Amino acid sequence: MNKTKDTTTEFEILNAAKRIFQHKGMAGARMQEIADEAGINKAMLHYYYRSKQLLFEAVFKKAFSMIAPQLNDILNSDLSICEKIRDFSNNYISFVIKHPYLPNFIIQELNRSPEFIQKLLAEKHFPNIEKFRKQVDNKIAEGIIRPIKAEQLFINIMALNIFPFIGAPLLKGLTNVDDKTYKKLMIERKTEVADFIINSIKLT
Amino acid sequence: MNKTKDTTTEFEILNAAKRIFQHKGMAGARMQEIADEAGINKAMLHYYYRSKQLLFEAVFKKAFSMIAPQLNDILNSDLSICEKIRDFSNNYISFVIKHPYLPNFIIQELNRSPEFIQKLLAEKHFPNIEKFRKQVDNKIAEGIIRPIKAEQLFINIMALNIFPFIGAPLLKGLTNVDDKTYKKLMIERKTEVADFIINSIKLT
DNA sequence: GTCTATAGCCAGATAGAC
DNA sequence: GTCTATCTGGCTATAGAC
Repeated sequence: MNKTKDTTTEFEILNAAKRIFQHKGMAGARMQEIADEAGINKAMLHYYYRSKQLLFEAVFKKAFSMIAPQLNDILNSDLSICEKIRDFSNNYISFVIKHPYLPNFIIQELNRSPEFIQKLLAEKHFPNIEKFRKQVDNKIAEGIIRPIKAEQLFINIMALNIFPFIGAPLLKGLTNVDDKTYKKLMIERKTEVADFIINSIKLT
Repeated sequence: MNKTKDTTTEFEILNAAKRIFQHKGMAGARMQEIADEAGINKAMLHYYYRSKQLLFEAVFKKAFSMIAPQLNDILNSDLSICEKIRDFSNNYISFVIKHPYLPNFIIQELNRSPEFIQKLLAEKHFPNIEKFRKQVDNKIAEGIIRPIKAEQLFINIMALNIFPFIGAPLLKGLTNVDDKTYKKLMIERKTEVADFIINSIKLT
């Protein structure tokens, strides 16, 4: 059946492209390599996606749409700050252990085209930091957490969760641990990161 | 004079290559673009550096040698833990504000060639984490800081200092601040990061 | 040491058979 | 929808004049 075959091929291409683009980036990837990875011919890539640029954008948007909802949790849910931090750290790290190249891919390509982030956030109706800021400021006023700018706290949460994956080669080298041990450290971080943050901000 | 002209041109090429490679990476950079940036002819790049690969390696090693000594401070100096954290955060962030593309460049290319880090650390006689680990474990035993694995603390210090620059486009978008405000946040972080870490680990 | 011109290759994209 | 063959342009690298 044609219909089934169509969607399967299109899907295979997108998956193969995801693997190659995430490893090598837009500039380093080769259409031939993606075709080989998908087990089909190079001409098919153009048949389904017209150009390398459009194929890349399809991959990037899919990757971003996998990460974006998790950020939403911390900016826009109704949980308390500490619960948010624990939930987000646990969920995000679990997710990225399964998709280790995703954060680096997104960060990297955003650095190449910084203007792209505006378009992405706009078309996803992405929540801004306002709700989170109010929540933080209230808790400070109530004496629950120590004074800290909401932006700085948010940056710290992102840094502690995301960087260990992006900086893995450097950190493995400097801490002198092998891949298996490093992965264990990442699993520990599902709770360690939240503890570290909450210890820092919580009063009493 | 030939001698003077030589070194000047070689230096100009390296600087131009630094700017282009840091923006576009190895795969994305073009020799023609580097030549234009240096205001000379493309053939000169090959005259001085033989190939794109060798020019790239010269740029990368120079970049790494600018960052490496700072890591040394935190792993191998004789200061107390808290002093190390304050000094490193202040010095590193001051440095990177002046060279904002450097961390992303290094992290990025290490992800493309993870085996490269071993060669770099070996030939620089780079200190490992042992001294830092002992220091942390001692302070925990003395009841000065709360229990935490030295590796996790080290990863956290790196993450909080480095990520805000690598993830700047994403973080600017999510926190909805303009470039000028974001730079102010980075300047605040020279002390904010150390406070955040020390609040988290210090007992009493 | 510096340039112009070009060799030689490789990648993205398309034409056209099946 | 899928393939082979090929066009076209752009890139690294070099040859050779000055």
